Amino acid sequence: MAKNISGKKVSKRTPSTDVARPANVSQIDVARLAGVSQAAVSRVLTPDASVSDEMREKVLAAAEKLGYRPNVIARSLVRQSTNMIGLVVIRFTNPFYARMIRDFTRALQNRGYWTLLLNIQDSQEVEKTLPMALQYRVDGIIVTSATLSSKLADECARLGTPVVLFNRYALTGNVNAVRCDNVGGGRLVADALLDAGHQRIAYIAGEEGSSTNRDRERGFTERLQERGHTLALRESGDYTYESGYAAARRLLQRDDPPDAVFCSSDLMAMGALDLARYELGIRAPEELSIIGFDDIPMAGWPGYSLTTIRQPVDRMVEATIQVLVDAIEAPGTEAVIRTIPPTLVMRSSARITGADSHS
Amino acid sequence: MAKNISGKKVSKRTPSTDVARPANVSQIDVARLAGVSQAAVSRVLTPDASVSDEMREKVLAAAEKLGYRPNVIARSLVRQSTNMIGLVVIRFTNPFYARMIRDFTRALQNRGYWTLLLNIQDSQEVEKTLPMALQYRVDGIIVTSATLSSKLADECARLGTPVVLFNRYALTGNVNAVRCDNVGGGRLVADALLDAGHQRIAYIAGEEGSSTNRDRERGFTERLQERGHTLALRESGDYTYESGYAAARRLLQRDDPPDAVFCSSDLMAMGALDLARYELGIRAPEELSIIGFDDIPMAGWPGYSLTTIRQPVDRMVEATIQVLVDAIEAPGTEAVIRTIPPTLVMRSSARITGADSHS
DNA sequence: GGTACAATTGTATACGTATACAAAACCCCG
DNA sequence: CGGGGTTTTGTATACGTATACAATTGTACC
Repeated sequence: MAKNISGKKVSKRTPSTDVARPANVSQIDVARLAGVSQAAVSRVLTPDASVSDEMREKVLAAAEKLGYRPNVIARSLVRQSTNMIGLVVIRFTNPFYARMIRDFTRALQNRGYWTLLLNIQDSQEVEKTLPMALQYRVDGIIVTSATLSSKLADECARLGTPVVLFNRYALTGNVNAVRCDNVGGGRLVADALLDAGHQRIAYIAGEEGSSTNRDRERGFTERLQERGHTLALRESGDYTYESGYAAARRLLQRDDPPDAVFCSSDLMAMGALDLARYELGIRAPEELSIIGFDDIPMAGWPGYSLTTIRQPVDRMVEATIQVLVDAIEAPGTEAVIRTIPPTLVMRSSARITGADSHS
Repeated sequence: MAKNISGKKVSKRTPSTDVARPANVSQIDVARLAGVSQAAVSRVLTPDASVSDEMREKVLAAAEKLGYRPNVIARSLVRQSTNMIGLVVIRFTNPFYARMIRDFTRALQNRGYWTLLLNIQDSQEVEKTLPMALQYRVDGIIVTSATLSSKLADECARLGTPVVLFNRYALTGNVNAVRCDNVGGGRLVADALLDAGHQRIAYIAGEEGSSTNRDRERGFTERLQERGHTLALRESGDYTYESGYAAARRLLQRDDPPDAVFCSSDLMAMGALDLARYELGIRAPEELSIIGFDDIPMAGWPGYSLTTIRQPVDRMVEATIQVLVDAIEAPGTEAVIRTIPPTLVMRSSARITGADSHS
């Protein structure tokens, strides 16, 4: 096989006669042109390595001339780190998640990480999809709105790939999590509605079995009971506008309709609001109070002006990334569950008072 | 250095004494346990390779026992293909794009590709961000709502990485593109409004300089002129709800307000609609016709019931992936520009007739 | 049993980069 | 001008997998 001046083997795929397509330029090609070793080229491109100015110039000139671009895949193999983060996402088109994805990719890019986006239809699919991210040797994984089986958590731990659950948490299994205080959010709503004197209070559940829904409902009903009231009516949906619309119809067409409805998501609250006013002619907040959860951008639009519980997405995203990066940099530390408090945003879809007496 | 029974070098990083953390299990470890060569392990895991049943059993058993997971990064290096597609996205939180991202990731996953998501804030950033995707040696790139400089297009071509522009196109540079017929969409709106007898017609532009906006406006005004009319008023926004709201205020507070407004996106149309009804008390469609573009899910909600031009996202996504996959499988073929026709969706934000006489 | 051929397996190498180690070059100072 | 120390450079190897080629085994048939 041909050898170059430094005695290295010459790659077969770029014979020197082939001028037509200088396709995959590698460090070896750059090294040959500059008359130095491949290792030298690598060092020039490594931030903190020691190289003479002369060497740097020679190599950079050659690299420029050949249009060299480092191959991150090869670098990942030897560095044992891809600089990619797996982001497992469900319920994509909900504006709450859309914003979350935007914020995640942005914040990760700012820290030098790239996002491998994995789409799942329902939370069971995590079991099949997440292993794919592991095969790509991502440096960390963020899982939104789903939990891990202990088998999966074990495998991640074994590979040393840290995982942070976003908007879910598991008390077993030692998995990191960042979440909103959904119980507290539910309690805020209960207090606000009771303070304003509502009598027949209803709840529209999000996806049954999701921990977010369970926690919101629990905080809500617990607080109602603590104050001597009870949940009058309950319907359930799946977090979508359409499901809120349908659930509201079942609630409001009864002989004994509620005077307040707490919906487990903003989209469902908007559906409920639209059903009330456009289909039944019920005005909010005069005849009916409706409160949502999330505070998506549209909740602030004049057409809805939705009173809701704000999940501080930016803080949650920031916290998630912080936990993940910490776990990447200091492997083997104890799992962390960080809880971000939500706030009540008062607009005009619910008749509630300004004072928050019960904190 | 230690050798195993088959004479291969034994990896240093997993000394046989280290039972505590069987972290990175490689084919070499599996091979050793099964008493075969590493190549044999590779072949067992390669779909169409030739292996005896006995070998397959031995290897799979060993792999199972050790919890072996293939390293896709290493595979990518030798196969010269990562099975990743770079998706460059802008204006993330617009529901049109949110749905697009969901559909892309889903469709790509179904074909065995994974999505590397790159977030850009404005279209200039493509120049810096796309090269990152190239460094990860993605098998193809989808760029939404931005074009490539010829330098960048050349570099992609040189590396053999096919690119498809989504919702943009370039007549120069031989780059693939899939887009909606925005000119045709603008013409549809002009015809619908003129047929219904509107007299003072206005346009609210999206991001100036974006080709989508330019084409929609061009089709719209061209058709108005062909039929002896002219665009009475023009304002501009940036595709967001807020900008539509603000632009509509400038239009409708004039002494000579329009009787119809065509907005270059649904979000802007919703902003305009909300401003009209909630701030100025102008009813649509009775006093003012408003037409949007995109047909995002919310456009169909009873609160808006927006008459709009539908961009068939699913067909556009499908076409984009088809073009991309074709380009990956048959490199070096001519670039393709595929144009998908939009349709007029008649709801109740505009006073227009049912017949589409001018097709 | 031997030959021709097919199926299977092992050996060696490639993919492109980073880095431990050794060799070389350079520098400073007596 | 030589010796100790510091940079700089080259050599060799590793990361984990796929695959060309050669070697081996198995099969069928005369």
